[in-house]
Amino acid sequence: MNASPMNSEPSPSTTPGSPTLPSTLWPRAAEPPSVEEARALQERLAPEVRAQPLDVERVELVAGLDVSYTEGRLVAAAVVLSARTLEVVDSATVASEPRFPYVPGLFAFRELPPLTDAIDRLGTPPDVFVCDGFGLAHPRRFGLACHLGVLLDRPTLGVGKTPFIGRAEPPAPERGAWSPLVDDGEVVGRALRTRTGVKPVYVSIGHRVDLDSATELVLRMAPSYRVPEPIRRADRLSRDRLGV
DNA sequence: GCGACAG
DNA sequence: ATCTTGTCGC
Repeated sequence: MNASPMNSEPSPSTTPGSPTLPSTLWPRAAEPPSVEEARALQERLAPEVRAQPLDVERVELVAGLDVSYTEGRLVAAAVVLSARTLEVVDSATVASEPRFPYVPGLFAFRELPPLTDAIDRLGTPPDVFVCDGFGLAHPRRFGLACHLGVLLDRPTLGVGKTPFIGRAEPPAPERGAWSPLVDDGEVVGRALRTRTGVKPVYVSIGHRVDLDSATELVLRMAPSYRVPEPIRRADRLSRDRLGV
């Protein structure tokens, strides 16, 4: 499939006199933005996020995304699984080098370029993308999952393994239990127990899904391990291709 | 001002 | 993310 963006905003050239901002088409842009530009871009794109129900029953293909690193190199992986059987039906990897530092809150600017490259190499377009990280649960409500979703105009959601922002009460110990993740008085995600007695994962929407749909899908994709199968497969594949 | 801070 | 061994438990 093609990860080309669909943004129909006016180009920066239509606002002469304003400070130069990175194109909304990033990461298609040749150069990575500055930290200041990156934050400004997030604030500009955050209003594009749409929360809407996703008919999980009709989801057939789910993609998991992840990136592994070692000494100046990285490998991004996109793996497509059957939602019904959790079997891998397609996958793609891309080897590259980090071109943006790890900065909390700007994760997307580090991982989106290699991830969209990997997605471009997929031959099977999935119904939804599961990101390793957060979406709405972000200081500017525009984490990696939101950025990818708006870029592709496709359903996305984020699953984090450790809390980033917000506060959540510990969910009941049973698998399926959850508690709201609240930041600044706003529900931005959920702490979700995917395995009884095991620490929860943190789910937030990316784009074109709502929190109920995202929760249901994550539970369905994590029948036996804490981390959803699509992410586990992407993690394993990227690590293998890295040679670690 | 200080600490915390997705991967 | 990555650096790192064994160990307790299902």
